[in-house]
Amino acid sequence: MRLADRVPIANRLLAALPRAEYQRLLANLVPVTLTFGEVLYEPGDPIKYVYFPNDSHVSLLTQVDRHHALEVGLVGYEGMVGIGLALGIGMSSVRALVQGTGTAMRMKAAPFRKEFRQSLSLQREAHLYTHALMAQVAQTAACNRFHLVEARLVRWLLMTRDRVCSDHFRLTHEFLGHMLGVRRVGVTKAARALKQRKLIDYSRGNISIINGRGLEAASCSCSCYERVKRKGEA
Amino acid sequence: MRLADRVPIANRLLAALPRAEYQRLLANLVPVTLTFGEVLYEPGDPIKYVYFPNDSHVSLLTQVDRHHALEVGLVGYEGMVGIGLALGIGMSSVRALVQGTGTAMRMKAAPFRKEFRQSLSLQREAHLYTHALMAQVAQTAACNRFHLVEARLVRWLLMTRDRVCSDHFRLTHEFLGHMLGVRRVGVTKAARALKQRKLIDYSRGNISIINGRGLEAASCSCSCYERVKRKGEA
DNA sequence: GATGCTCTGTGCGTTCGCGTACATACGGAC
DNA sequence: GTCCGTATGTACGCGAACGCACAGAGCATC
Repeated sequence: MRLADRVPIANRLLAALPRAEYQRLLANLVPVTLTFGEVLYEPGDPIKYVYFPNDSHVSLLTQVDRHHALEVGLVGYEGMVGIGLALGIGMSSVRALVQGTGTAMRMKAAPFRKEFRQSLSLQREAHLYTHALMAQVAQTAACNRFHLVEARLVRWLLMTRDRVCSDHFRLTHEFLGHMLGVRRVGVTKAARALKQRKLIDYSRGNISIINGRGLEAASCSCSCYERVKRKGEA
Repeated sequence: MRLADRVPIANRLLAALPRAEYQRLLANLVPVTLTFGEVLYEPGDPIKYVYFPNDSHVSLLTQVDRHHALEVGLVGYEGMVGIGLALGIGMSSVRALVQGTGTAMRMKAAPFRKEFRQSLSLQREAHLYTHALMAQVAQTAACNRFHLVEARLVRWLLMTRDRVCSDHFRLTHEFLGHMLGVRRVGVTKAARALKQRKLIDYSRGNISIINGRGLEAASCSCSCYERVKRKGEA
């Protein structure tokens, strides 16, 4: 399958809504550009906006101490950022960091709450996604515990590919290290091994997936990647 | 006098409901005894019942492969098991394993769904708890990544203490190893160090917390324990 | 083409936890 | 008491990842 065939033009969670409700929501949705490195929330911040990514994607990070953070979830066009609001919580418990520059639909917290109360479809979609996200976080936890850096790196690359819908994206080893909770050197070592096996290529922050099938095979043996993906699609 | 009236209902989630709604729920709640080792759901199982633990508590485990599983959450009197139903999902994504023998209030899925639709309070409480659980899972993920076995063991002991409301409980090193995702020997080593520091004592599966304050100090430096605890109480 | 910055490669010694194997100690059943 | 199963203690070699330090390589700017 060619990449072009599965490029989404809009957020799937929104797209799943009935036409009428979607139209009503649209009145409050503002398209915005999320740029790499932007922090949407810090832990403890009030959730002022919810975001429905289109071709952008956002990392959810748990801060451990001053030096260590860890990605626990990745949100793209299949979900929303600010899920707490759908659970009646006005505060974020994680850091939300824009990972891939792109567009998203943004909505203020107050109108979202109002629409959410009225729209059963929106409730349903948001709750389904909450469940999928929870499964993702749980799987990530186990994956981080048991799998080698290389396998986790592969999983991360595959998840990112799914969200940017491209085999090419920009990411330095340093940055990947922060996401995976390992040293930059650890990423370099793992990445170089993958490069030598001709699964990926990279240079100065430009990463290309050469052999996607090969990568999937090199991902966690428990197929952490597969599991989370299926959950998201279910 | 019905059986339900004789069992002390200590579950906080139920206790937080308005009296009228609580009474209505009670008609469908059945007190049951959960015994150590009992599996309430396997991943993929339909959720036939939801459980509101009183003095029992239940581990949520992610299975990685045939040999490895990892606890990602712990549910006691502060929450409920089967949170998926509150999100409109009829299937569990984790294994729910009874960790501490005790009582719980059980309800069939169908009436729960019905009550859930009607009771805004129940919705609210369940969603608040969902959020707290999610924060717990995320914190656990980070904790498992960065902290030494000893610190994680301490956290686990403290969390268990909070749920059984006692400084004594039964747990073998073998079992703790499965929860923490480490070898039994790793637990023995960590436990012995704690014993020598007179923070805990144990023998053949009987664990006692001697110095709770000292333990809290020995827990994860990021105070994973503290954070999750506060979230649950908020 | 020289300078400077960022990104990537490599090489230490160290620590943690793994897998395995075997030794001891406790406690109930007979 | 003796036996036996389970729980706990100890040892050894190994590999992964750590922290640290520095060397090269690509790219932009002047």
